[in-house]
Amino acid sequence: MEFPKRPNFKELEERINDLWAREKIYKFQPNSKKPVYSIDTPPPTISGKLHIGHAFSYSQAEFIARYKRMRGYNVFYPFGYDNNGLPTERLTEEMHNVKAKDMPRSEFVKLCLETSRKVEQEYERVFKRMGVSCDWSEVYRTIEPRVQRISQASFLKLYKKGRVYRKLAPTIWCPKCETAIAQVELKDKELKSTFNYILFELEDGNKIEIATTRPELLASCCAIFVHPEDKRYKHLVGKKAKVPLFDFYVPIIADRRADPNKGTGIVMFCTFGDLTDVDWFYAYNFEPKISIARDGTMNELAGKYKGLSVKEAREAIINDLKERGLLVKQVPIKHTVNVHERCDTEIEFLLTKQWFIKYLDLKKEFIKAGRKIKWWPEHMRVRYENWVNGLQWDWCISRQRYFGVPFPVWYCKKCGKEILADYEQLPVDPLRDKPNKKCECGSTEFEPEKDVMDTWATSALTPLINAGWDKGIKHKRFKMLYPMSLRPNAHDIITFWDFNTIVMGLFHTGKPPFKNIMISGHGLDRHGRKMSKSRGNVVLPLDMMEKYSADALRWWAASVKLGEDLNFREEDLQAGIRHATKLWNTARFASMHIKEKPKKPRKLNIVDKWLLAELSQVIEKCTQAFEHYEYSKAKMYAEQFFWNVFCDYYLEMIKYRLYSSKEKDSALWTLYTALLTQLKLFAPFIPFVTEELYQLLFRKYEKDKSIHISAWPKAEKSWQDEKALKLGRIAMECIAALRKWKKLKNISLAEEVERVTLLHPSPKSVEGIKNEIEKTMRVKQLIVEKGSEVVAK
RNA sequence: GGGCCUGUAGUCUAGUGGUUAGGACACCUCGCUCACAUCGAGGAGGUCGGCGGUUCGAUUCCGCCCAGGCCCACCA
Repeated sequence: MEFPKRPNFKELEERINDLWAREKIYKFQPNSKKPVYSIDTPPPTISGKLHIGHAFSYSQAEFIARYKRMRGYNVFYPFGYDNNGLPTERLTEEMHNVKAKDMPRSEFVKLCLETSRKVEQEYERVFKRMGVSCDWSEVYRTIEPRVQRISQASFLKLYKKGRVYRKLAPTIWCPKCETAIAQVELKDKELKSTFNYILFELEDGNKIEIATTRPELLASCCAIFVHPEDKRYKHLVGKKAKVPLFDFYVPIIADRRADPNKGTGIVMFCTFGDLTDVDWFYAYNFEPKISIARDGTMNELAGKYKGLSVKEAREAIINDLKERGLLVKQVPIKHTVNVHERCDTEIEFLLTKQWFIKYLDLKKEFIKAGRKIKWWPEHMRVRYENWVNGLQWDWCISRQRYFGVPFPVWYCKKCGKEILADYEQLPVDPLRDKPNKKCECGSTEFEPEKDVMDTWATSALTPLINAGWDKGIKHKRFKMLYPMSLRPNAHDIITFWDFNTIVMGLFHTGKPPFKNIMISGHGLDRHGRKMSKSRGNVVLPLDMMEKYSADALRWWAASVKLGEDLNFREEDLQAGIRHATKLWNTARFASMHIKEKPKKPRKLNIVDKWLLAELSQVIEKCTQAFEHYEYSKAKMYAEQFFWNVFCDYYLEMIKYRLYSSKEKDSALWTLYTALLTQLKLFAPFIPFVTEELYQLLFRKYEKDKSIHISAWPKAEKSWQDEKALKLGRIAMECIAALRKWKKLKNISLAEEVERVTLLHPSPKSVEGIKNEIEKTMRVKQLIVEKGSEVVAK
């Protein structure tokens, strides 16, 4: 086959991608006898465009997949899309300029599905272009019927185990948009506000001073807190105080969450002013008093202030307090509040019924499960444990949204009882479907549950989804794939995705859902900031691959240690191009000499022995690195060997043998073997160019139809040769010294010199390799003597 | 405020209780030598964040501090 002088990366990457698809190189083999390596691919959120950060972390997991495949594993590497939930809703609203609450729900859901199908196709194009070696016939979507069935079945099972319950809980609510919102939709905003110092009367007539920014919530006051060690107020604990204007009594309680240094050190607890109030509500089981309605106006509980907006009520109440002499002072402050990121409205908390998964009693089990899993890098497990130890609430899994997995639940209109769907009915949409049976009370009238499940309640099931949990945990496929060998994801979702998945895995199988967790960092912009649309710093992987190549992008992604963030600078992509080009030229050089498969010679030249000894060390180091998910080290070892040993020295040293016939066989065989080995070491990182070179140069002599299913190199015992290693390294030193000397004397490297004396620490050992040094450096006679590094003519 | 991580030439980074701290980009000089000018050869550039401690010896181990990142908490 003709060997092109220059690579056309774009053309060859397209062609190689076709080859892989045609030959189904990455297809999982359910009937193979090879050991299985299963990967629980993170399903990217359908929220817009993929940026460099995605390319970065998906590449890193992908290196491992390719390595394991070459190690002889039957790699199960599915792909998924997380298109359930809020991000997809928002994208849909943006793209179609609609608002979910202004249109029929079914129509909105249809639009979301359409949107996500389109975006999925774009995503797939990008990942395929990157050479992500997933089995594209194993694709799931978190909104698809099969996954909905699994997610709902998970809910039913947990319900039957008593792990799921429903109770009143505060919900984040935007009074302007009149909708429940999720925590991710919040942003911080610094606002000016006023601390109002208000007098509360004790039963004995004494008065205490309380500072609050939200006097309009007086009607919602449930209790008053002081810090247990606050000497000023210890005597108050257990007493009662009268709420001004509304004249009802609330208890005074000691609690550590009351900060003695804030305001007066006495705080009123209302349902709900902020998140601390929510905390207290859970901790003390108070009867809530809600005085703000869904539209952000005051309700009946607020008495004469009913109908006023929160702001109007605040003013009115302050005025009334002033009139009665109950307002001591007002102090302006700046504080940060949570606002809805879309409309900048300060959020409120409403009390609604929510579904929870009960798991606080299992913290110890979660820690234990986390320790059964190998974390790479190891220290990432600490973050997991911190999270588990700090858990305070059960997991609220209901969301007042539209696009997501519905709860398989109805409520009896007559007696209010919860009716659950049968397994056979799943997936079910209670808004559309009816229960299979009557209520126990005989009624056939049902109210559907309108909420959808938290997206994490579904994505936490990906190992089960991938392993085919719906077919049963005794099924062959499930046993083959579960627990997953690897869960790869970035460090920001350890506490969400990894934690929740471990929870679900334990609930449903009693086992941790994976054996290894590989935590990658973030690909950031030049200045170390996350890429986002609003910042306008998004770099698209497709653009970069068009301009450079997929291999170049991957090479960049491999350049940082596992778990570390990496700033993206476009000029760094040159390194990948450079490396691929060098590899190309090396292969082209080899192709000029290799005309048939070289036979292993009976006796190897000392230089070839040295090269193989170096090579076997590199193989050993790369393999070790990969076994510890340290792809960046593997890349570095292979790269440094290739560039600084193989190209800079070895190739130069064997040239004269290749162009003559003296010991040519030994050089040819070593060249062939070393080059093929190095292509394999690089294959996980730059799969396209290594495949192209394999096809061009080696395919006709090797059995495997793709380098990516060929065997990972083995560090041959017979190659290890301490003596040759030492000799070769001295030779490198000698050559470097000669190069320096020629440069110093202004002699061209190509020019032959008569006689050089090289003073070297161990001249004897050089004898065996002298010939190579002479030819490489074009020296007629090389004399090596004991001494320092000086070179003379 | 808590936890974890990071801090090495202008930039990105490797690495180690012990000679001159390794590589890449950028920079300077020379060179189209038969794989490669998308290259090669050579060169300049570092108080290994700061301060203490352990040690014969610390960039490496320990403590404190400073700076940056991430997650969590706080934001009455």
